[in-house]
Amino acid sequence: MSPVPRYRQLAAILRKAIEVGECPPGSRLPSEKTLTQTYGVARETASKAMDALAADALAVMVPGVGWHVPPEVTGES
Amino acid sequence: MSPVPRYRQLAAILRKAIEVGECPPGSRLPSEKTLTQTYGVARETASKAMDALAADALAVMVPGVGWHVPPEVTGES
DNA sequence: AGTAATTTGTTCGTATGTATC
DNA sequence: AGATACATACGAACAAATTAC
Repeated sequence: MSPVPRYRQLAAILRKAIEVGECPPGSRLPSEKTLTQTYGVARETASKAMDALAADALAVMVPGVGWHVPPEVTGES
Repeated sequence: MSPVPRYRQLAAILRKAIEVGECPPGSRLPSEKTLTQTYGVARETASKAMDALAADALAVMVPGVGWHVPPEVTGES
C-alpha cells in the first residue's frame, strides 16, 4: 500500500525525464496509449499523470497532436 | 458479462478471414470506420482489434493508408 | 498547385463493472 | 463510503499522412 497514488508516481517519473533533459522543450511527450503500454497503467492513470504535469506547467496539450514540453520560457529581454 | 471482450471477438473474426484466405497477403484490410459500421462497434474497439492482430504479426499499418496483411514471409532461402 | 476525401493518431468526456485500500 | 485503479466501450473532435482529382 503505497501512500502515493500511481498517477503521481508516473507524473514523478515523467517530471524527472523532462528535468533531466530526455524530453527537451518543445518536444513531444509519449502518447497516453504509449504510457499505458510502457508503464502498464490504465488510460485514466496516464491522463491524470499528465494533468498533474500540466498543473506544474511542465506539459501542455495540443488537440489532435498530443502532449508537449512547453517551449523554453526565457525571462531575458 | 461476456467473458470475451468485443475487441477480441472482432479480432478473432478478422484473424479467421485472413487465415482462410479472404484477405491474401499484401491486401488491404477494412478500414476502422468500415469495421465500426459493419460490426456495430466503436472505433476504439476496432482499433484495439487491429492492434491485437498486429501483435500477432497478422496486420501492419501504413500511415494515411490503412491496415494491410503483411506480404508473404517465405522462409525459403 | 491546391483542394478534398480517406484513414489513422491522439486526446477528451462519459459510462459501467470490478477490485482494492 | 470514498478514493484509487484497471478493463471495457461508446461518442466526439482535431491533426497528420496519404491518395485522388
